Amino acid sequence: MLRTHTCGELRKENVDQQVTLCGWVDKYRDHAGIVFIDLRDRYGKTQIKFNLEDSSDIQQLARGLRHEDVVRVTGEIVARPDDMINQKISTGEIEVRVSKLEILNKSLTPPFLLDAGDLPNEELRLKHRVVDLRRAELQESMMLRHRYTKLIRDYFDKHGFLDIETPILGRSTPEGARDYLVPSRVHEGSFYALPQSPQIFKQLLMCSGFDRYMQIARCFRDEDLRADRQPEFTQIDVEMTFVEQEDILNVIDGLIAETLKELKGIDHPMPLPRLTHAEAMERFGSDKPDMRFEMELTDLGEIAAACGFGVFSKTMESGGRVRGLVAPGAAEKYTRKMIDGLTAFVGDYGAKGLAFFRVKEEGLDSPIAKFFSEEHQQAIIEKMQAKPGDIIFCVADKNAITSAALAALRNRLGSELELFDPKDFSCLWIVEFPLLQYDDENKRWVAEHHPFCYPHPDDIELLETDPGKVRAQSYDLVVNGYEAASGSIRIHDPAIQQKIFDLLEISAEEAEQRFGFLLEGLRYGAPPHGGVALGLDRWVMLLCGYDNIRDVIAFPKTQKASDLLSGAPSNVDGKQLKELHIQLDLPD
RNA sequence: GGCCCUGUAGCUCAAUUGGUUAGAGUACCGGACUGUCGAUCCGGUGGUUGCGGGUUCGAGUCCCGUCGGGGUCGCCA
Repeated sequence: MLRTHTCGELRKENVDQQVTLCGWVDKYRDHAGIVFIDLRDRYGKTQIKFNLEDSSDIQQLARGLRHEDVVRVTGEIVARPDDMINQKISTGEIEVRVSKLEILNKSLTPPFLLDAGDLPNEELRLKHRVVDLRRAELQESMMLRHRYTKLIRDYFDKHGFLDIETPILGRSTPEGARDYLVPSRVHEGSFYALPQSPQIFKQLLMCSGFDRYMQIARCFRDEDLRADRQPEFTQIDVEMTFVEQEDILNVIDGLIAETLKELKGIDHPMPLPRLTHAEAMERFGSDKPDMRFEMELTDLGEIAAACGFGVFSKTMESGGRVRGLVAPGAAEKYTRKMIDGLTAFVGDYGAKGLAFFRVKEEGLDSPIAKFFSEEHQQAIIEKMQAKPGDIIFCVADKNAITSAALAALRNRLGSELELFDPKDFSCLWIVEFPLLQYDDENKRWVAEHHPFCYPHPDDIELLETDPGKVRAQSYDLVVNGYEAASGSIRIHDPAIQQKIFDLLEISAEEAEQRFGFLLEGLRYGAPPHGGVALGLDRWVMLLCGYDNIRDVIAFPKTQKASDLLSGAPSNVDGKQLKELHIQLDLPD
């Protein structure tokens, strides 16, 4: 080793020891006669000092050190004078009096300083990710990510799960997300697809009798990015045999309890609460409600149908809904201009307008209050349980739009009105998702989750009569408004699987062609099984308290899916394309 | 594909209604300084205002296009 200690471990007890440290120059403070350097590595910072009287040559060399130079120093640990102790760092009681200095690598002037107040813009940080990753925040993200994956592996190992790898080069299954394709050189004109998830393979592993499987699996989806979505991301993939939904939820509850306890010191109430999909949609307008605050949606249909406000009554006549929520204490805070901003905001979710009422002692104050009689105003206040000083917001539209708009509004108001502590964790399961959803555009049923979900046993008959009402044995884990895990009990009966394919209008031949290897697996003694997958990146993001997953991924991609560090994706040599029999056909 | 925000010195930002030579802090370079820890003090270098057009006597500022970054809707079985 080039060093005897790290920059984070020396204490008062080490005084008088001779040590050798290696690290990066974090700060330098040159007083001519004495030079202080904060030496940094992953473990911390240690102040080293160069006295003129100790050695003028070494001191001279030290005066030339700059940010991010890599050095190796040898010297004696000395206690700092009492009034010179630095409380901010763990090694603040000591310093190293350097007798030997070796510059291992002189750095160019770095593109930005690591802790200079405001962060540089993200483009620059991504381009110089090597430097950016030295920042304490990102070092901590990576360390927490490591501790989390370690905890996960230990937890599942303890519970009898086997970590088994599945292929990265797989077969394209053109349902679902867009695939990333990899051309085959050997099979001219054929392509592999990178896995969107190991879904089918883990089911096959259950058919093979491995009983309990887990994998920390990289997944790829060629879809547009978001703050919490990267084109390649990591799932904690889990599958179990001879289980019911309850068993899977219990195993994951245990993991969540251990995670929050170990990594955040939080004792989350267990078992995690559960809400049906239908109830979540009705009370929160969302299948991933943030439960750190209340502010539930209220149905105002009855009053809306009877009132004199045309927008409301006509919406009711045409089969729509009028729903609202109460923003507590918002009447003072929100000016008319800000409310106009909220109106535009819900417009993004399809809402044609946003009705609002300021609640006063004597009734409702609003541009549209005149359309509501005294009794109707009181009825609204009572139904919404609003208090003077609140604002009532309402959306009148098709059910789905009232949900989407009010759910988004709820999240925004919750955050703006500071209705929750951002450090809180609130986890719950959403269960009984609909199995199918009708695609108006293509006039057909599509799987809500994926085509392998087992229908709810009580709803099997509805498959024939009313497919839209069929509930799935599926479940999502929601954490602070993020979908943090998702899973289901799978179909292990080829006949039911075929019935689902029929509903999805996937013909037997087509099913055989696309998913034949799964169906084949199901034919040779498939056990009942089910599983779940947790979004690792999102979990780490939440555990770190960040709102974007790029900060917990060492080398993330931009919104246009490029890697600013390496320059991927890039053009390739014509020879490579020729070997793969690929010709480019670019627009213009 | 749509909508919104954004791009000025290495970095973070400023620049009045469109008005003279585009400023400040920090970094960097030079100088002073033996107890700093965001060291301090003095001086200096540093700019094709992302790029390309246009309007104007005059554009960082207004208009059009384009590229990059971010947020979001659609999309993500």
